[in-house]
Amino acid sequence: MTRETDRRQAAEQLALSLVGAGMQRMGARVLSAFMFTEQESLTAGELADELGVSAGSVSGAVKMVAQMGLIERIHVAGSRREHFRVRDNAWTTLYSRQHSVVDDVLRAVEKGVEAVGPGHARDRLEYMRDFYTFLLNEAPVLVERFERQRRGGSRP
Amino acid sequence: MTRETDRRQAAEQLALSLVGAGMQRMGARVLSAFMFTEQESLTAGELADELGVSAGSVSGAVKMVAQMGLIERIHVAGSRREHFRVRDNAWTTLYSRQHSVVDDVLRAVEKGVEAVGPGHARDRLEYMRDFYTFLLNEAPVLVERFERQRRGGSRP
DNA sequence: GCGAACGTTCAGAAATTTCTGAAGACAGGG
DNA sequence: CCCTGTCTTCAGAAATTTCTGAACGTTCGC
Repeated sequence: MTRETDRRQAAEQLALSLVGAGMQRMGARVLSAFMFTEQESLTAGELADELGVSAGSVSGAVKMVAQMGLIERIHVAGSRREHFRVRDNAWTTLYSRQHSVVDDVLRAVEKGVEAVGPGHARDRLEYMRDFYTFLLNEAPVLVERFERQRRGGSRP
Repeated sequence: MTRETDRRQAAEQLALSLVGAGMQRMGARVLSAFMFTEQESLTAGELADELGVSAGSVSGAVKMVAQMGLIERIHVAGSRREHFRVRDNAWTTLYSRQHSVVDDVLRAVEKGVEAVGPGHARDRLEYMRDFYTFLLNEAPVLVERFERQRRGGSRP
């Protein structure tokens, strides 16, 4: 079944690129598996099979990805197992999360501006501060624009 | 000299937050040192002293940060040493770099869309693709808007 | 050209992250 | 209640990343 091989390969490729973007390895593989399954949801056991890793690894990775708000636990009648699926807004959520690290950087820079007297260092830090402030303000606007655009069709 | 201690501490804090944003440890420390020095530029030796690390570490970190386009080599008359300084556009450059990893993700997702037939997986992947495409288009616009705004004063 | 000052490279040590497997907790059916 | 299937936790193994120190280049003044 070469179709199936292709699918898995594409999933692994996506996982790799997410790792490149700063995600943990196993978290990325789990998230990617959720993206590529034809099922509505997956259990921890199914993930372990699909990825060929231990139950422990899956447990840790699922926990982390869930905490990031990228997947959610759902209840499936007649099944004792825990089912999970990607959330609709996973990608905008992920993007927003990256902006909480931007926020950390910004706070550090602001402390820096206070810690130095006038001079070269101050000038550099103020420039940096201005850019990061700008980013932090504009990012939510961007996400909202995407959502509105997608909701309302191509052009209202 | 408590002022000096404050400065170093603020520098280390900034480095830490940059690490949180995905930078290598030593690269972040080097970049932060450049931000916080009152001098116009620094040599590799000065960096090693300031950070208390080996010359080898500095060499590697400087090389990487320079390749990222965040610092530049400058020639100082009457000095045999290599001087470096942060580039003005370091932060917009760093932001743009992050969008080259977004580009990687997008390419992987597009391959994914091709690899699966119609169904749940396809739907999820298409949504993801649309968002990343949107991001990739809008990011440069954002940067340009920042630069124009900063250049031209608050409102021309 | 020689010597001194700097910078670079790289093999291996150290630290950190990641994964596993086994033991245990928990829920629900019988 | 106990048993079974499922998930979680965690100590330690494995893999990976990061740093160092010593050997080697390079450049410039003399």
